[in-house]
Amino acid sequence: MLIATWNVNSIRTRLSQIIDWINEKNPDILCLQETKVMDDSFPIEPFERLGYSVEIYGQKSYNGVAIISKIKAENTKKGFYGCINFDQNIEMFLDQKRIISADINGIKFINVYVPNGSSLESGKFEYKINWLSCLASFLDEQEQKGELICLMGDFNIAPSNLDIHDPKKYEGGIMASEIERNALNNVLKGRLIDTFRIFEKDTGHWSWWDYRNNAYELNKGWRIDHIYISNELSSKLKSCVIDSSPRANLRPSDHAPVMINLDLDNINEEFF
DNA sequence: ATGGCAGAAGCATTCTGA
Repeated sequence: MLIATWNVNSIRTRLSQIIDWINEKNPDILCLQETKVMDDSFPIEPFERLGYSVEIYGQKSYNGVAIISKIKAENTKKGFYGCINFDQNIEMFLDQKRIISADINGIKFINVYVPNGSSLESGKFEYKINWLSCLASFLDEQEQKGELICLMGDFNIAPSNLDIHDPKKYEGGIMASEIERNALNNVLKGRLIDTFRIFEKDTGHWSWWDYRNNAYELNKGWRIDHIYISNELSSKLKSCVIDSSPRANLRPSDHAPVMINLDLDNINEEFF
C-alpha cells in the first residue's frame, strides 16, 4: 500500500501536476496540504475519474487539507473534533483548516498542515506551539482508543539538524528551534516513528526548497514533511522516499511528495 | 535586518507563507 503526503501549494494551480504524479506512482492514499480552496470549488472530479474518493476540509486562500484514497475513507473528522483531553480553548483553531483524519484499512490516517509560526517572537509562533499541544492531545485520545496511526503532512519542523542544509545558519530559528522540536516530540511521545529515518540516517535529503534565491537549483532545502506510523506498524514498513522530481516541474509546489510503502496484506489477521 | 518568489484576492497592491 503506497501512502503519500504532498503540500501542493494550491490544488487548482497544481492540479495537472498532481494528476500526472498519481498516474506515475499510483498511490493508494494521497494526503494534500495547502489546497487553498473552499470545499465547493475543490476539483473532485479529476480524482474520481481515476477511481479515488476525496475527503476535503478547505477554506478561502489559505491552508486546506484533503485525503484522496482508493478505498473510501470512513469516520472522517475535520479539525480537532472530540479533543476531550485538551483543556485549552480550541475555538481558536476552528477557523484555520489544518487537520483531517479518517479510517482506511483499519488505520487512522491523520493529515496535518502544522502552522509555520513565522518567527519565535511572533504571536503565530505561540499559535503553532498551542496547535501542536492540541495535536498531542488528539493523539493521546487515539492511543487510548487503541488506534493504529499514520500521522503525516507538512510539519514545518526539521526534527534534527540533519534535516537542514545549513544548520549553523538556521538552528534555533523558526522550524529548527528546541521549543518546536520538543512540541513535536510531545506529539510523537515515542509511540510514533519517523519512517524516513528508518531507511536513511544521513543528512542531505530535503522535502522543501524555498522559491527564493535559487534554493532548489542550489539544493538548499529542509526536510519538514514527514510520515509517522505507530510502532506496532513498523514491521509492515517497506520503504520511505522523498520524490524530489516534481520540484523540478514548471511552476512547481515548493514542497516535494513523501511516500511510504506499507505492506498491509495480513494486517486484519494480525491486529483484529 | 531585509528581501528574494509564489499564490489568492481582485485589479493595485496587500497578505501570507517558510
